[in-house]
Amino acid sequence: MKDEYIDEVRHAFNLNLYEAKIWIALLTKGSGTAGQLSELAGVPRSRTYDTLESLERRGFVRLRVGKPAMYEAIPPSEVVENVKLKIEKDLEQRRKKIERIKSSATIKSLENLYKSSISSLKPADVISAIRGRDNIYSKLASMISNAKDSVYIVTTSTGLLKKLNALGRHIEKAKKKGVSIYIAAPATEDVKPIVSKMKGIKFKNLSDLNSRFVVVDGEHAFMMLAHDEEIHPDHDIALWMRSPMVARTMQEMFHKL
Amino acid sequence: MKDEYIDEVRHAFNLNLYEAKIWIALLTKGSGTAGQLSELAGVPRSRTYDTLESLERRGFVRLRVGKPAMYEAIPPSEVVENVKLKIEKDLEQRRKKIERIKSSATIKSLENLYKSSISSLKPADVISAIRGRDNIYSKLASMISNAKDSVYIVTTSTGLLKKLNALGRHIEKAKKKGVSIYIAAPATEDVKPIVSKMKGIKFKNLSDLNSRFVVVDGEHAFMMLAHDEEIHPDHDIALWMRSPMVARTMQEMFHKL
Amino acid sequence: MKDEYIDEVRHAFNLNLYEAKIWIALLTKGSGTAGQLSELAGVPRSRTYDTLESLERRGFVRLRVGKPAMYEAIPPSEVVENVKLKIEKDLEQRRKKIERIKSSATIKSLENLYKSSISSLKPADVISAIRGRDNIYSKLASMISNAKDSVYIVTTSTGLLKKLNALGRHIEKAKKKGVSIYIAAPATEDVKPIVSKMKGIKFKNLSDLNSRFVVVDGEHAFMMLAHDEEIHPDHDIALWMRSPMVARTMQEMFHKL
Amino acid sequence: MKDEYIDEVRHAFNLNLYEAKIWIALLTKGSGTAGQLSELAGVPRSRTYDTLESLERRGFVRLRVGKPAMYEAIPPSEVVENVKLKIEKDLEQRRKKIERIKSSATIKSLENLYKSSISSLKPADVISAIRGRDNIYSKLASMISNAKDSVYIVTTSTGLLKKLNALGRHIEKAKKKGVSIYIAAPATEDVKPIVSKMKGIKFKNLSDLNSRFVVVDGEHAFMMLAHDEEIHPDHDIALWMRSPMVARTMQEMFHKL
DNA sequence: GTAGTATCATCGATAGTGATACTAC
DNA sequence: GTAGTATCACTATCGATGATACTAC
Repeated sequence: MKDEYIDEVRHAFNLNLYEAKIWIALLTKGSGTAGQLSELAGVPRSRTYDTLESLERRGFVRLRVGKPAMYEAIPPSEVVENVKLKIEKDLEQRRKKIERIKSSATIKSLENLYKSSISSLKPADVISAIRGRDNIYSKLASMISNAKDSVYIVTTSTGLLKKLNALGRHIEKAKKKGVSIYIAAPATEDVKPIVSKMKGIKFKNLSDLNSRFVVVDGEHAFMMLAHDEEIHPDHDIALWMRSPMVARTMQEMFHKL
Repeated sequence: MKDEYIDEVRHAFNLNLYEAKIWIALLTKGSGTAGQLSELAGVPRSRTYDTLESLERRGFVRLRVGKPAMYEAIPPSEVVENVKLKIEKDLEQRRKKIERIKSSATIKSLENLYKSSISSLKPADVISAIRGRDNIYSKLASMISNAKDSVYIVTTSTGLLKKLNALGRHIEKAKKKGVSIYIAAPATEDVKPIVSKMKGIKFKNLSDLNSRFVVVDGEHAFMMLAHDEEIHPDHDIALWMRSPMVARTMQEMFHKL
Repeated sequence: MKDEYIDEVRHAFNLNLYEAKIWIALLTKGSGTAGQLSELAGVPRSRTYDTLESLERRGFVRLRVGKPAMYEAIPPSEVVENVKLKIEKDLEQRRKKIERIKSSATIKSLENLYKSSISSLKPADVISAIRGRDNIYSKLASMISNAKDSVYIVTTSTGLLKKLNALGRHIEKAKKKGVSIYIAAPATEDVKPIVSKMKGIKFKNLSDLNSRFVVVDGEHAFMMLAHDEEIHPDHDIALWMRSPMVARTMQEMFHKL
Repeated sequence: MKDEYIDEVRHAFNLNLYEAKIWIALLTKGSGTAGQLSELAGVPRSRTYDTLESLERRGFVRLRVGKPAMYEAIPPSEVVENVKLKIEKDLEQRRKKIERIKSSATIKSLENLYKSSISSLKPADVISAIRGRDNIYSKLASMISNAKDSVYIVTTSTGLLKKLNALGRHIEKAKKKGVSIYIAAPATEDVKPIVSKMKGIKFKNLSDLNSRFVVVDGEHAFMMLAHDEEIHPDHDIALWMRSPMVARTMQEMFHKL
């Protein structure tokens, strides 16, 4: 009981064992000296000081200076707000870092490396495997964003919802560039309202088929190999076929369906 | 390959040494087999397989289908976008987790702990032994003076005389503040005249009991341990218990006597 | 989701992170080589071997020798049985160790130390504090076991259930030696059937009092200071008063109640 | 105090050095203040307080009420009994925990994982690229020979001729085993006579489609990537996908064509 | 050569333990 | 002297990372 409780707190607030124990002790007691907390929490006396210092730095307790120093608990609700703020700050920093990296000499030189190398490759009929839902959607996003002529999407109803969610703005962008968008999926009750809102998209009701594939510009075909619902997203697997023949075949099949 | 360069890439994309080296190698070459990349990157060949596998899962490289397995680099700009997306997603999850915690049973119970703030734990804060008749009476005097609600005294006949003598004016003072005074003792001939003079005090005749204790406000209980007549005043010993449970119990027992 | 899942398994089966991840991976896959499991579990390749070895030693996986070595999962239900068996064995060993210690030279010499030291103490009117429910019950058990004449117990209804559970056989033993047992507690519905089964024990229905105390032989009084339900068992506190006067007083009060 | 002696006590009772030293000191002296014990035990005085506190909680010493605080030893025999009881209790708890786990959601889901045993994860196990017309036909031959339920072939007119030529006897063999054969191709003048000779094969006239693929048993899909006539036979490339989802989808599409 | 398997060594953080200097009365 | 407060140092284990030797085809 107690142990699981401590663990819950540890994980929720990202604390180590001593920190969690002492914070909980402080919450039950309201305030106390290092010695009292050591005893109540069952943390070695000699480690309460650095633990409390760390908790103070992280905004879980307040130090009331004096002899002896008294510590008081900051209410969990307040701590939660602090943690949230720190997360936001952290996010902002990481965003900025990424922006800096994007325009940094490092990335520029990496891009140059990449560009000078790919020019020596002939990209005909190359098939790559892409693993992981995130990587799949990211590749799809870049394919759709770079589409010049047409995008065909065949998917399941749940897949459609996910795809529209993850790729919606890329599809919109493509549409605005004049790219023709074709979507086929089972028109179940949950997708109907969304489908009706999609303007400028050719939608085809397609039951009995749980295929998931995307074709772009009659050049690239993208085919999911595993069942949407049955596989763990990290193990989802897709093929990216840079084969005009396959791509054109699949387009033609789309129209025949 | 300069070390600083590798370090910059590692830091920027959160890669380990092997991953960074192989990704850079792949960017310079566009695509290659594990063996080629091993040599170019200076990574032990036997570790390129799992390193490439890890890079694939993280969206830095793609596996070209065929034998031998070829890997192709994903352009840095695309990777940067992926990393950004993953950060956003990650943070969204942490935000949600915090929200969940905020309304979870854990935090609720922590809040409760915080509010109830249990008072004490150390025996020394709850019980004290007081030695010597003088010290005992001085402590009793201060307790009775500070009484707010009620004072219960159970004693022997000789004890009653002594107590009234030593504590009489404190009892009077308390009575004037509106504190209820209850006294129980054997109504021997020598105490009767004194008892009859006490006004506003509830007196109870109590034979057959060698008890001597005092309860104040249902909070503190004061219990004499040695028999009045058997012991030298300096060795008389009393117990002062700050336990509402014990104090209230003794009050209730008083009424049942 | 996944993380909490891993944690649950870790705690339930006392595994470290790598062990838990690999065991779960093996359970999802049925069997596999170290390399496959490393990939599936996300455990560093270089650590899968020692992790699997440890899991094998502990009876979580089976090794199918060969090149490469194949590992197969042992079904959780079977593992649970193994773990249970190991716990039993462990208990047996610890029991034996304690038995050995009990009759060892170490304990004998400690006992001698203790005996020669206490003889120099006069045990009159000594009060000790005892903290922790376990320690309290253990002291009560030894007091009741060593009772020669009488045992008085005043408690609450829940306290009665707990005490009878923890001290039942000591009370029985005392009763057989001819010790008179007196118990007072509120006769609530849940204690009635138990009370009616108690033979040779004088039971007194006592509502309105939530005292908890025990008196043995008119020599020792044992008094709980905190409210049964309100305090954490580890912080429960009791007084052991080796004071005949107090003990006799409380006995007398028992009869007057 | 001999070191071995201390070590024996430590090991037997699971105490740390300070705890063992102080307990032994207390056993030799019967009772004493922190300072006295510090000196006798050779433990830093400033640490005797928390050490005694810990010993108290663990049931090795008792606090004598008074000032200065006196501690008294609990006899080793009693401690041994306590330790034994605690072990029993501990093990009972572990047993209960295991029982809980056995019927918990965690173990149930682990059992499910174990039963469903997902098959594969590595792209190489799911997709292969096959290069060269000869290799392609040899693979197709073995697939058709091993077919148990159905074979679907979609191809061009020239492709049909080549395939029937190269795979004719394997198709016949499969047909005899009861495997259903479906073929779709443009019914050009040169294939008509051959088609009319095929008995027990469902033929579908299919113009306008440059596809070439084969599906076996709804389990494997085989897809030609380069156009028959445009490429040198040695550079012809096909994709072999062991994905029931893709295979079944292609079967369904066949029927819709 | 490809595609791994199988071990080992190092490093930072955590948790537990043992020691010491300093203070207030 | 009592009763602590406030730091420091050392250790084992865990989890992450970086190297290396060996094998099968």
